[in-house]
Amino acid sequence: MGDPPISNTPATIDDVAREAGVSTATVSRALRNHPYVAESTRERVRVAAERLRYVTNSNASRLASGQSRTIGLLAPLLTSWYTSEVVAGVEEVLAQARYDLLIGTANALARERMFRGDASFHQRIDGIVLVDVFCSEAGAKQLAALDTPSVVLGEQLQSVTSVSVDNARGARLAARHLIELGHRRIGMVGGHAHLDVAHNVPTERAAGFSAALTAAGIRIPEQYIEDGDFTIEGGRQALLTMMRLPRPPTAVFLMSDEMAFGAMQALREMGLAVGHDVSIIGFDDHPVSGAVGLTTVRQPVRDIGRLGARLMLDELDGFGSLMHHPIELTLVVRETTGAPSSI
Amino acid sequence: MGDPPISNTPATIDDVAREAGVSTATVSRALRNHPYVAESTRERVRVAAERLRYVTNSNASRLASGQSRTIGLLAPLLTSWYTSEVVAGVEEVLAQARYDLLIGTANALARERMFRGDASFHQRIDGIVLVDVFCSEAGAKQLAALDTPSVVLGEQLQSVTSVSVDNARGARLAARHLIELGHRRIGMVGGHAHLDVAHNVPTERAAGFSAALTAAGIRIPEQYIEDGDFTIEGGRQALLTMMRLPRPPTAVFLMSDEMAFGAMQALREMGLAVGHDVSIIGFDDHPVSGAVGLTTVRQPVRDIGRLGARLMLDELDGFGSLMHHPIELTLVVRETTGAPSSI
DNA sequence: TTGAAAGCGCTAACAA
DNA sequence: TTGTTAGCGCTTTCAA
Repeated sequence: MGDPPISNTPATIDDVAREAGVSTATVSRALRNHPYVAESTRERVRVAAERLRYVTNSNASRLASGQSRTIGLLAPLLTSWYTSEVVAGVEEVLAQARYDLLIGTANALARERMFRGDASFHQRIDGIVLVDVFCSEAGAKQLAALDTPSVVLGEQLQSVTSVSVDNARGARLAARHLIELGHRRIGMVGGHAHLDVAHNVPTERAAGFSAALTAAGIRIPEQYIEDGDFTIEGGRQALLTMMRLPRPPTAVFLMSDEMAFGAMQALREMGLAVGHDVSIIGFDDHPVSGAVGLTTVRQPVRDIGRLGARLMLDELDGFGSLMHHPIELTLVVRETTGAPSSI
Repeated sequence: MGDPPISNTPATIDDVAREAGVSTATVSRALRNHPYVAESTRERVRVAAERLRYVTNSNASRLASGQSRTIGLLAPLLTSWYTSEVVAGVEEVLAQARYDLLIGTANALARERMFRGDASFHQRIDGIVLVDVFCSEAGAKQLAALDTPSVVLGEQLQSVTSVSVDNARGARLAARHLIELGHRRIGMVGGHAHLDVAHNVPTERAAGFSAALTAAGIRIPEQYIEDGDFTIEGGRQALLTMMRLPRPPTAVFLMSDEMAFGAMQALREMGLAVGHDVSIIGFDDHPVSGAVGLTTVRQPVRDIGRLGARLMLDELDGFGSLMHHPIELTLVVRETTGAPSSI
């Protein structure tokens, strides 16, 4: 066998064809596991390719096949823990299927372009994954009309394949936990998720939370509702404001763990004991939440990304099911929630 | 002017050439800002391209030019906060320069392949960025011999462009802070960073830390040194073990903030007051560190990634400088460190 | 300053 | 089951 012939220029499909004594078409078919290739031939090609350390030039392959093998992903604020975790899940699955990911920030302009089917975006991709970009049924219909395979993560839709948690239910879980502990003066911190457009997530969570309180005969006053911008500092500011009220809440629900971290910081700064003086509950189950003892509503974020990617691959293969895929939420009780103190 | 002609197939360079009344070669040159194109022609081409919503097909472009416009990035454990932050910085700069990033995990096999100049990796990329992959001068020389532009992040090297913090100095900063507070029984938690190979980061930090203690006449006993695996849980276990000693340390240095979070959790579980009973100091300045009041050594992680990418672009443009680029570290004192209590 | 034309390395009809 | 051949859309000599 000996050493493979070392050459400074990488081997091409022609080199492999010559080495294996077949045509380039056969090499192409053999290496991509096409049917109608004799097993013996396939093996011979494999060996030749191995020997020459051949790898297909993806640019040539994509150009010839007309497939970009690239999925576009749009998300608001790529730097949040939640988003990067979803993206990691999507990428993990797509990479295994040898698809590339083209990531873009979903500001109003990008949104508009995408829904309009703007060439500069759509020409480069085989499919679109939307992460937490609120589209509503109307947007979903436009998306479907584009006839580019698409999957929406974070919202339940009819006209397009979607994956989401039941935000209202998650918020109810949080509300009931606080109610059962005996809280009556309960605050809530949401946000606009850095989007210049409406967003379903805070809306749905707010609705579910309020509904559960109402069912227990509790009204949530204006002053107990703040916008925390879905950031640590936003959560801090929200609590600083709320706790200065003459009659502050004894428990606060923050719609993300990151805001809850800020809330905990604010309480510490004010000399209040989290879980004793004031209860805090978050949403997500961030990796650090366990370490700081934060009670929260867990969503399997990376799994959401993985599932989204798998659904995209299905659509690409023509197995699109146009279904909604619900994801389970669970309450994780830790140390930041407790019975209301007698302050 | 009217509406641009809507067509179902995307415009190609030929369409633009026809529309502008020039050859495809001229379109290609005009759009890529080549010299030797009359300004008036360039403008005409631009308008035509705009009108037809033309975007270059990157696969065709890369195939024809032979440039993959892709940078390979190798890092151990892509999921840690540190790594993903560095990667985000690299990607940010590279994306602006219209380069793609091909990310791989740097296990022993991948390392080996890369250093050997394995075709399946090198053929696809124009350059290599190594993040926290310990190569040492010997590896750096192999890298340089590959004549693929390369940048190493996280280690100071001679034979290849590198960016790193002074780990020993950072650790000294941490040590001195604890010493100045009056601590004498000081622990240290490092780790192997999930690599099956040696790693310079924990080694350098350990050396710097010990040196500073020695200079102050303090010896660090065996039992005060633990491996925390650079994870939250690892940090927790390390402290659980250390604090069970008959004479536990009064302060502990953890080589990452994530380990420090675990340490804080362990102390809370044991009913000890962080910053009072036991002082904790980390390394990184994770986004959550501010919220939990963690004293730490800050490194501007994303900037490291950004700078690395810029240096790569320089090399690609032939402005490689083969220098080491030091990054500044700063001590951030918050609430988890204080004078030793009298337990 | 511009155009003609030959590929880049691969895939996909179509034939055999 | 395999080979022949015509492109995919662009860049880049070379000539003009």
